Amino acid sequence: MKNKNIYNGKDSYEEWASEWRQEDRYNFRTIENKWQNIWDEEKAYKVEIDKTKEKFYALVEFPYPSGAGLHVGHPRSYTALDIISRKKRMQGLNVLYPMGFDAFGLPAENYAIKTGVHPAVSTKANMDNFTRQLKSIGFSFDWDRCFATCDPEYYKWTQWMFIKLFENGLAYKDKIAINWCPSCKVGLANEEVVNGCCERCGAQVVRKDKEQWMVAITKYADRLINDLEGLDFLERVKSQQINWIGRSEGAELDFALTTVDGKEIEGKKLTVFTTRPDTAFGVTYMVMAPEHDYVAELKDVFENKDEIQNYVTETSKKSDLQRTMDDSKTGVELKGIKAKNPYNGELIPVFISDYVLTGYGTGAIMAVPAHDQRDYDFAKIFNLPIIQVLDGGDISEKAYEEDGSHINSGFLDGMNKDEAMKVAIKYAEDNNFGHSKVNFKLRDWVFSRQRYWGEPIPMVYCEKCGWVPLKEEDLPLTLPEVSDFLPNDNGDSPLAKATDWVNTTCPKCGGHARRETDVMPNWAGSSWYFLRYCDPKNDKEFASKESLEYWMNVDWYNGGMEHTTLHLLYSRFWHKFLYDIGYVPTKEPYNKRTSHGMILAENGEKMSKSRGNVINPDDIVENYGADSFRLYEAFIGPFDQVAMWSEDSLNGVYRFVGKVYALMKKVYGDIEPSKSDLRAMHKCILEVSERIDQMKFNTAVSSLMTYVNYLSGLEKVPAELYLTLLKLMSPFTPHLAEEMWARMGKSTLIVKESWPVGDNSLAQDDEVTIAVQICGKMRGTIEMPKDASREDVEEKAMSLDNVKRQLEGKTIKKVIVVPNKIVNIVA
RNA sequence: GCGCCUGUGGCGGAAUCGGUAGACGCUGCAGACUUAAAAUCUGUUGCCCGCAAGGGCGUGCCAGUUCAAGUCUGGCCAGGCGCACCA
Repeated sequence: MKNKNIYNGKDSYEEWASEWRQEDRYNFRTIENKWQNIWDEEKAYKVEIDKTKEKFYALVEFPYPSGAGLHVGHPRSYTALDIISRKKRMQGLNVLYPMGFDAFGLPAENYAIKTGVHPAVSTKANMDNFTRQLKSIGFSFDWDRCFATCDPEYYKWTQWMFIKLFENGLAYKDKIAINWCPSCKVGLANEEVVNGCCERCGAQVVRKDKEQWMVAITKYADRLINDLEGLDFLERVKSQQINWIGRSEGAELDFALTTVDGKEIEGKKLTVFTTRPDTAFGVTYMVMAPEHDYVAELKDVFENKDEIQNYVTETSKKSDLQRTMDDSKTGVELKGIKAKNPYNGELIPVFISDYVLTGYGTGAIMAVPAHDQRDYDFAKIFNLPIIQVLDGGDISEKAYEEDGSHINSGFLDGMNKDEAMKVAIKYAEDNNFGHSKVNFKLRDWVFSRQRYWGEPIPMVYCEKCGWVPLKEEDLPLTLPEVSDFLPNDNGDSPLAKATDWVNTTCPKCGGHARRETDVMPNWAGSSWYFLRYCDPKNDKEFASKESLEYWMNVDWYNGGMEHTTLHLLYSRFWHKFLYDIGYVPTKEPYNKRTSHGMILAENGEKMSKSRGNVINPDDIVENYGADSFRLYEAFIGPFDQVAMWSEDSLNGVYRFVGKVYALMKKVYGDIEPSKSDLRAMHKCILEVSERIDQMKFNTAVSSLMTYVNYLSGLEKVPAELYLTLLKLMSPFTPHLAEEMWARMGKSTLIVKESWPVGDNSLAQDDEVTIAVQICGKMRGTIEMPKDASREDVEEKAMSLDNVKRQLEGKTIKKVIVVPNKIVNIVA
């Protein structure tokens, strides 16, 4: 292929070469631009299903197209998988490396409120800017597959999937106390609340009772934990997800509520969840959350009604944050009732206290103060008895939370934990007051947002039929045009004002109905975008079976740790649901998950607009070039750890790029590489290949530098060595590699060339330096042929002057020789 | 409190299985080129003693295992991240 483009518009290589032979500076601006255009025209990274080739699906988290544009943090992840994708491509794999936009979200809407610019308009402009920036860095995305979650052709399927969730009983409307951000005027999922504050704006979250769409992710809790096994995820990702889902095994037990004289109150049993039913003989009181239903239902029985009511009112005023920050124990006894311990028949007092949470377990606990520190603290304040039921430890100062054999526990006495657990649960089952039970910290997913710029929820409410989903042929339900984006304090979405849109007919009975006016959370669109990349233009289904079967799973997914308990968990759940109803071929979406560290400013602070220390990738590309930028992102430090931006270090790799460029002047096609040349080359091939696969990009780059240092030391560089260098560098610095490849007279694109294969035997040194130690202390080194005999090594070591001196007057006890590494003389 | 991670020169960081600690880069210093500066190139750069040969000390701290420990074991200290009254 003699492509005129490659010769910069000139007809022949010679004509073109005469031009650049005079250049002495690497003109990255024109060169990078040129190759980006050529890749674009040639659609060098376009990919189609090809069953004759092994596929590789590399994925990075698609960005939210913010007005601020790309941040230097984004390219860290994109460059990493771009390097991997480019190498895999050169190794002959069919690589899908797509990019798109997670385009719904609050900032666009807040911007609209401030300026009146419609979110669709500002989002479009931002996406154009992002696209320009991403292209300027030379990522090998298949741009033909690009889409945005706010495209109606895309969110049609998000809505379709929501209806599937509804039809399968996994989406339901419920009135619950939600986390309400008074500043964003929007309800938040648990995952979006950080330290009691809104993840996005930092305002303190308050409780608000609201009718919300909920998605029953908790039904998948067990599978979300169990199926992590066997996935190649970072350990900390796995453990964070497991931790968040918070599985605990135990039992649910019923304690009959009675009047003070022990008469059971009809139909009122206090059910508690406990992980330690075996400690039931140590229960000395019960606690309910102040929000527990019984507090209202039994209020006529209480003798201290007012006191109770006061406490309930006080706690409801407190924010969740205040409630968790303050761990001093408060509470009120419910006078007039008692609970009966089903294990020993004893009557014990019942309290309400805010240290018991309404959202976890049954909202009530049995308190075992001897063996739980929180119960212990409470018991001390309220002067309640503390009965030790596990042997060992001293409970005079604090609770004993270790294990021990059971004491004071009737028929459980003498048993260990496992045994006693079994017996206690069996006893509960036999006597019909309890059973074993698994509980999770994970809550169902709050799926409504009282906002405008999101996917409309495709549901209508009909007086007669209740909540009814739209018919598939009526999708997408597009967002209506509105001019007023302000939500109100009641928590109504701006959509509620579009009355023409809201009022509609019921798809089932044809009667009058009202549309849901809340929209979906921004996590909805990102829950399945990786499926759409497989077949992004399909208007019959979200992706064809064929494409899903070929491309799925994602082989390698890189993204931020901050999404571990949000997007990553949601999308795994969403995928499992689609699998269950037969629409995707695999149980899990991602085979491998890695995570990049953050990039901090030069002084170690976070980059932020308010600090004014944000580095704009545009400036870096402009001043140093895309290749230097990419190479620096790779070289900045261990990929999974935080890294500090440093202009000096960036300048270092910039110098290196110039060095590679300048090296070409020493390249000659007519000389044979020496043995040591080949050794340096094969060493570099092996190291770079391995280090890319392990995401050790910083040391991969240092291998390249070492190799270039070697080549720079040569009088004349054999062409083979330089061409190999270009191939090895092309994943990191594709423009430079492409340019020099062409200047070497090659008429192919280097990105389509094959990856070099390293030969281990050629990479071996035939002479090795062996360290000589005396009693473990370094005393010198000797040069020996590789695999020299033990005797030869020993003899040569002994002949060193310094060794002789050190050994004077000492007797040698032992000599340890590690082949090709070390000899240690013990005297 | 629970879970996870990190700790190495002036700085970012290297170091398969325990086997020459400091690769590679930055900075600093000295020199070359230049009228000069920038750029570029060469040398040098862990600390201490020494003219040198060489010696001593050194991977957060304390112990241990070993011929040999940045690496393994036990116990601390410091910093970071996540969860957090989860029964």
